[in-house]
Amino acid sequence: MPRITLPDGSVKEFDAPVTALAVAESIGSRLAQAAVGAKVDGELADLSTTLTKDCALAIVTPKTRDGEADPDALMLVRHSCAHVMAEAIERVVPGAQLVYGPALETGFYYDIAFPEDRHLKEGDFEAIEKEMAKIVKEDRAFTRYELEYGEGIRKLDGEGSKYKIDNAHRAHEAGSLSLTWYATGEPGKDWEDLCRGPHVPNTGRIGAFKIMSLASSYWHGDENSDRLTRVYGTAFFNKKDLNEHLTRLEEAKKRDHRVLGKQLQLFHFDEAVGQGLVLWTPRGSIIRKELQDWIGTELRKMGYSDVFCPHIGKLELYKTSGHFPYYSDSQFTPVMDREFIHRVADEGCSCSELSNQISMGQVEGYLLKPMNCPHHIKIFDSQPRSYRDLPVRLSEFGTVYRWEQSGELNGMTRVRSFTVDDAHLFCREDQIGDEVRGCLRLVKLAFETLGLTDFRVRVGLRDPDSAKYVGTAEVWDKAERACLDAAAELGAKVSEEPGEAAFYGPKIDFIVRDVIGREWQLGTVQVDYNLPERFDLWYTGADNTKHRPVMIHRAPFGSMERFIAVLIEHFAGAFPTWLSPEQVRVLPISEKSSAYADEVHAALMAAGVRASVDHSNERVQAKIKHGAEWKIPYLLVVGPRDAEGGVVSVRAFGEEKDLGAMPLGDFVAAIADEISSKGETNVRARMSPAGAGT
RNA sequence: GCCGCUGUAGCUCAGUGGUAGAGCGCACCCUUGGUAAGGGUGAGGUCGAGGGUUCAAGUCCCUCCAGCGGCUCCA
Repeated sequence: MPRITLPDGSVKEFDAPVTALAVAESIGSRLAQAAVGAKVDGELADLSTTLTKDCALAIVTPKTRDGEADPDALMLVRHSCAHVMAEAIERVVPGAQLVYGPALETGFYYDIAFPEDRHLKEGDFEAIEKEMAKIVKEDRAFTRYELEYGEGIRKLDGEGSKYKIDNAHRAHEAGSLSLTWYATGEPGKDWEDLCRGPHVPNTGRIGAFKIMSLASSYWHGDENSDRLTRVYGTAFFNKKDLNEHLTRLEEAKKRDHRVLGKQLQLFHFDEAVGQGLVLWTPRGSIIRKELQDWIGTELRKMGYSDVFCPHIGKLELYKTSGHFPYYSDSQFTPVMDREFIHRVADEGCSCSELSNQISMGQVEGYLLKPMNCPHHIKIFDSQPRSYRDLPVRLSEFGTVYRWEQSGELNGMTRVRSFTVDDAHLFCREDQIGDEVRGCLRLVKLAFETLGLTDFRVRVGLRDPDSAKYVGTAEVWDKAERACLDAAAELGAKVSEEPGEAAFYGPKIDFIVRDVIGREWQLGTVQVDYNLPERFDLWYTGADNTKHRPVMIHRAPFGSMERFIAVLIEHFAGAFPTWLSPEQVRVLPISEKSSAYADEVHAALMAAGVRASVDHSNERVQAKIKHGAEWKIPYLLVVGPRDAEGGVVSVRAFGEEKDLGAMPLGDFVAAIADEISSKGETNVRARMSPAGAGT
């Protein structure tokens, strides 16, 4: 006699076990018609689930009460569509073996092992989608049935798919006593798949779908295991939602920093230079330089000292730091010492022996620096330090080199040479809290100034059960506390991640999501007990004995390359005036106003504003369109009327209409303020009646 | 690194074995135009590189390079 509690708190009682669908029907026929699944005690389930005991039940429909798409319903339709796609693929490519096909936040995928002589191609999508459409049209019911584990395994053994058998084993290991199948239609007659479910009731509920892309994956994510083909798709309850989704993807693509970087001429990659090596073009360099100058100023206010270091250092240095040869796979090959090369040549050492020696660290020479810390450590260590000198804060926009795998390179977010807004703080243990807090203060200031709010903070703590960590438990406790407290002050989403600390200390990472939904780690703050030990760093304490300092590595933005990539997407290429490569463009209405345009231009340049004149032989309409394409913050239309009155007609980016005319001197003053205040004040405010003349 | 896809003018792309195309951009000419594309003319390509098949290759095959989507990795 199940008592069913509904989301509104009401309770329905039934005399006998009842399906979720029947409960929906008892509430209303329209609900039952719309229903695609159920949530039983918070667990997503089939609509056909029989409820035998008291439970909380929510009927899942495509839209929630507020008319928003229901994420649970989307999971159901996508998982179901994965089955439909799998069936279609098996029809199109006989011999394809299904491996694993889950729903995702934005769609679904199915990992499939294809016969060696028949790989799936994008050209197959059309045929597959056609088959899928047939299956959807047939409106077959997803029918669940269950077999006792041993019986289920016998069935799978008969079918001979090692992947399915593996899935069954895993389910068993996870504690499942039985195995479930879903037939798309009638068991034993129609297509079926070993599957936990749940699904929508019928294929007909899949209103719209699309196969998106192909990718590869490894079985169990193990690169030594079978290579599988991952087919990505997405599904919705109706065509409109699918189209909106596709439009969103298009919009996101327009914000993609790789697209905008090319279009706005911010950076360039050149085959002749090398993969993953960024060339900063003049426009992009302006953005980077503005950011660096600004951060640099803030750092000096916070008591940092600028240092400069070479891009290479002796291998021995990195052996001391532990970076070499341990991380040699992700470093550029060492720059060999001439003597060493000669000796190797004389000894007739083969390439493989040489590479062996490199990986063993038995080489002499120089390394392109994979990190800045060893150089900074040597600066710290260049003179004796007293406890009174601490903290010592050494900062540098230091360029580092890492041999990322070629498949990993990605625009400016993953490159082989990048510049870290790096600093290393050398402090006493009792100073860690203040120093970590200081690091985060800068991050907060920067993110707030730039309007970056969509980021999260991850605090990596030690795994209490592991002994791999350097330093005592009390010291760790204090450092972890300091990191957590400081992170909490940021006001962003903070997650504690035990076991994610580096072996040498706890860390704070800042993670930003890009327009395509990928997450990128930007900055990091890491407490380090290890390197001071390795380099035998010390300072003289108040007690006149040697003490070990603690190091803090911190790079609030991580790499300038990745940070600016995120900024490009964040601003969709329309940078705030202070960062914009071209802040103002003067648009003379005709050649007759050329001279006045030059005058305006000169006044702007004299005030340090980055400005240009569009002297092209176009009508002003076209000049405005081009100005908008370059996402220039202000366009000044100047014609005879303006020249006469000594004014400029102002157009701001993103505004459909112009803001009206203002005296040239006022505009220059207003934009200079906007730039120096980083947008706290702006030209528009000065043009409003309240702001006029002040 | 691995799998798949892609590579044609500065940019975006069309071109499935038979004399290389479009739009934008660029140059020049006309136009001197007041708020999101005025008109005309022209220049610009070893079709990513190398090899092969063929009477004939941008097009088919192989190798390499680069980009993209993933997987693995990310001190």
